[in-house]
Amino acid sequence: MQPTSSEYEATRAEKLSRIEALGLDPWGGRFDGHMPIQTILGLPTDVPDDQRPRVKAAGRIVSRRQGGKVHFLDLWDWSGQPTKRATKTEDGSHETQEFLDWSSRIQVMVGQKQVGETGWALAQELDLGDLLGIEGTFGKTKRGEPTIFAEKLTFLSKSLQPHPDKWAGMQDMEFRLRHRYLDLVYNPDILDKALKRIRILRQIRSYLEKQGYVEVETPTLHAIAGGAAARPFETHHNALDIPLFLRIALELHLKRLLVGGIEKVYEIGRVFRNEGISPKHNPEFTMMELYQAYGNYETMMELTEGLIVACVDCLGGSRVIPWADKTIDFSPPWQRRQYGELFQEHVGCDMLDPAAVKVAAQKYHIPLTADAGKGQPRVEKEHDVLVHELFEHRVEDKLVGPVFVYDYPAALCPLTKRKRGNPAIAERFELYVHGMELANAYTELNDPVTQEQTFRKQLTGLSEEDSMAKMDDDFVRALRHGMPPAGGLGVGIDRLVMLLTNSQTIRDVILFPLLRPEK
RNA sequence: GAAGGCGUAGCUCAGCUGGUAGAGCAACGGACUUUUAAUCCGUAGGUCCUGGGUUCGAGCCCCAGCGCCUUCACCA
Repeated sequence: MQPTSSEYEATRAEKLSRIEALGLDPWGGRFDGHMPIQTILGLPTDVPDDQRPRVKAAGRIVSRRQGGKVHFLDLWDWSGQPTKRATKTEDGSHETQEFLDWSSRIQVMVGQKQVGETGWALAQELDLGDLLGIEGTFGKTKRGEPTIFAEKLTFLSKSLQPHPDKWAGMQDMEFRLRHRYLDLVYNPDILDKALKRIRILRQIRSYLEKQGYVEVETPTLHAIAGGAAARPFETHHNALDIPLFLRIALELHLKRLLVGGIEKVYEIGRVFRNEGISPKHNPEFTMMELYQAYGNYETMMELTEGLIVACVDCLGGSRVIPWADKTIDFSPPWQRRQYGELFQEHVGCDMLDPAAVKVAAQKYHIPLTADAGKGQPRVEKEHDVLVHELFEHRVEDKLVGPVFVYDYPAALCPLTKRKRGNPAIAERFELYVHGMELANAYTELNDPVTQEQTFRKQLTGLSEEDSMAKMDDDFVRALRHGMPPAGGLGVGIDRLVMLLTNSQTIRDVILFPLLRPEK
């Protein structure tokens, strides 16, 4: 897909040489002192024409209306500002909300007499998509449109490729993904979400810093890809001649840092999972993992709630935010529900009763056996595997949330401490919002002997890649030197940004999601 | 990995029962000094995703392939 219309390219190339012939640089240069378009739009316009403020702007030409001796251009830049807008609430009344409204357009009037001979000659060569600097005065036209009345044009860069339709824009998803730089200009939503994402990350860092957490960086290349149940990407180090894996989680290194005395530690980083691609999954995504010495999963619940509410607030809107055709109410406190209690409610039996769970699995058509691989006979699934499949099938999509679901079946959580007095239950919670898992937290296992056993235990009914049973001797050795009891938290940043920006696909919040290469 | 949908001009999309390839915007030439998707006159623009097949004749029907989207599976 390399659309090179020779006609379009030829005419634009001709214009480029005509711009050069005017003595101008078609690729521009330093252009100082221009104001954000948003700022210009905020200037007063109710002044006499001879007292209009002088302004200077730079941006992309996204629309054009030409007359004989006067042209109108729309100039685009990214200069959004928080703006207040009235929104209708459900009962019909109005309330004022602050929005981040990135990207601005302003009209520019280019008159033959005002811009001089060269300026007017340049104006004849302008195309949609070109970058242009404008100096002039700011006021309103007779029709009342805020407008820069140009006095000097500075050519800043030529677009040799035609840009999308100024009216219909870009619709084709593949075209948008493969031309994200255009998508950012012509679908303002994407720029808005990208900048909100950065704002959320900044908020997480400042919130955690205030709480005394330290941000660290740990290796991306792992000899053993542990800490989660996922298939890794494989690679190879030439000098050492060893296989390596891209990390699938941050966990095991951060816990080593707990042993090393960094009591409140977190990392925000890219992890890589060699799994399928879907509206909720990209092979590389951003994870925040955090550990706090001498805490437990309840500590993490309190932290999670405060942290995410701070993220909601940093976008400047209400705590009740839209999600598809629904809303999410992030006002604390959030619901806390026990896993077993929800299981009882929606599946209709005790999750600790193996016979009852089997009956329920049959009732909801969940197979009792699993494929053990090519040529192998099918094997009976572990009790806790069945329980969780039932939970996913019957409970997950009923969790509107935000709701903390806590106390998980122990076998599913090999890096988690068991509940005191109840070895079948692990001290873990997941935060659900509209059936989506937003955060995952544990009271971390710091007993090296139990850790080694759970590493070695392969859950029947799960394939090896799907299991967390990957022995990591170096990690166990670290635990043997004494890791403080701790609470740990993981947050999928992409999912969080999706929820806070009303994005139903992860590709709206990742600027360059993985695509199959063209041809 | 499975099923379904889509792929036509630079962009957004029509295209009837199989019978000469269409529109809007964009582009090119011309008119116009206050336009708002400017207007008016004129011109040009196509590997109908690719490759086979059926047919007198295929954008349309059949087969295979490629890419994207949706749902499902794995996963966060």
